Amino acid sequence: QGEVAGRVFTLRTGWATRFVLLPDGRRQILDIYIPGDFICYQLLVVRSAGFTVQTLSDADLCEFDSRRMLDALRLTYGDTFERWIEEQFQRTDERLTDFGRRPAAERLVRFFLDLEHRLEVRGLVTDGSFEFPLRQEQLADLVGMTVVHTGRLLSDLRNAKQLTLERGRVRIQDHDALRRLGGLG
Amino acid sequence: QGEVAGRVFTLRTGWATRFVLLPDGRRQILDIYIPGDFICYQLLVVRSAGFTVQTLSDADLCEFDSRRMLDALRLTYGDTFERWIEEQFQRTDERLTDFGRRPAAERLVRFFLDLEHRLEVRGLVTDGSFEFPLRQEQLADLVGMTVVHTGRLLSDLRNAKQLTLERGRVRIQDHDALRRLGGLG
DNA sequence: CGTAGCCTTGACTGATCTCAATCAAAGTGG
DNA sequence: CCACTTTGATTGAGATCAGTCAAGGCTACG
Repeated sequence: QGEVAGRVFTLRTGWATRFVLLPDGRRQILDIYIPGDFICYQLLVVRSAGFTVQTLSDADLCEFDSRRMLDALRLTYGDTFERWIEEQFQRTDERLTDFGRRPAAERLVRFFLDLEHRLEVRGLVTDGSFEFPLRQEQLADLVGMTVVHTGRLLSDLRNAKQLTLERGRVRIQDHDALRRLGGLG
Repeated sequence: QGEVAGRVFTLRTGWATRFVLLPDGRRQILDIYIPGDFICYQLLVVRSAGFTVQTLSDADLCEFDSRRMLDALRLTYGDTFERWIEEQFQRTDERLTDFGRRPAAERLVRFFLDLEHRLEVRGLVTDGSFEFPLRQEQLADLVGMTVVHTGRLLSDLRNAKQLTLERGRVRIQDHDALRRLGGLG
């Protein structure tokens, strides 16, 4: 919470977000961290931060010294580490593209598909659904739209029997349809 | 132009863009490089690219092997290098925030203010104006809106005597007004 | 002149935001 | 156990923002 520098974290359990708060109260969530994530690769290299990191509900962190961590990661993972960095960069580019060139509905759908994939890799998708501890307001700040509009799009998806979000769980019901909506294969 | 990997460039003269092309023809320009810029810090660390780099008109590049470059940069710049990386990350975050939470006009204005600042540091602002070799279409792809809308906003700025873009040159006439419009001091 | 590329303009449509009301669920204090 | 409040979700109506389509205009250039 708040400013951090020189240290670096891993999320053992729980979720977290990294966001910017504008003077007029608008907020943009830049990243969302899921259990097992490495928080803020930016901080591996950087001292100060113009953003805030906040955990959602209960979370359990492991803290490291960033320089030692960086060296350790390089040493143990080598190429894998570079591939991981690559993935971060790619995610960033894709995010910008989504925001700049895709309509809200598309963005929302792509977010959920991507999130499901990330969770699946970690074995956190059980029985076709996964935990999703964000409120609609946070979801809105994440995909760059209004709470109201976010809610409407969610209800569209629900009505179309493509995706549900209830009691903190998301269930993707129609992957094909969503992929089509999201402009994927 | 096209795919690159393992190599890395510096722009001696001329401008360049880094962009993604979507299957339906939409384009998002992710970065714009001005004379003196280091192209694609991403490529310092990454092998493959999901994007394209393209120079605008005439440009003059210096090519380096990325690993050797990385080591050399670390060695010669040390902390300065990290500060540079930090700036890149910050730019990325700000960009995303602009796209997610700021209306088109604000985005456009902020882009020009930021660009002027970058050019100023390199001594490329002469007599209160600077070269700007992008067509309106590219500008639109950069700030994430339609050519038409971009043109309209530019003409608004021109009518308000705040900024002009003529014959490949930008002149910021009213910094205070623009900063206000852009939500800066 | 004629053409091509780019910019400008107008009219219209659609997407998204704003404001405001209602509703449901969950906590709180008596 | 019951008001009462709080928080978050849903819905509707209207305004505003930004995109689409299409026409006209300006330059540069052959």
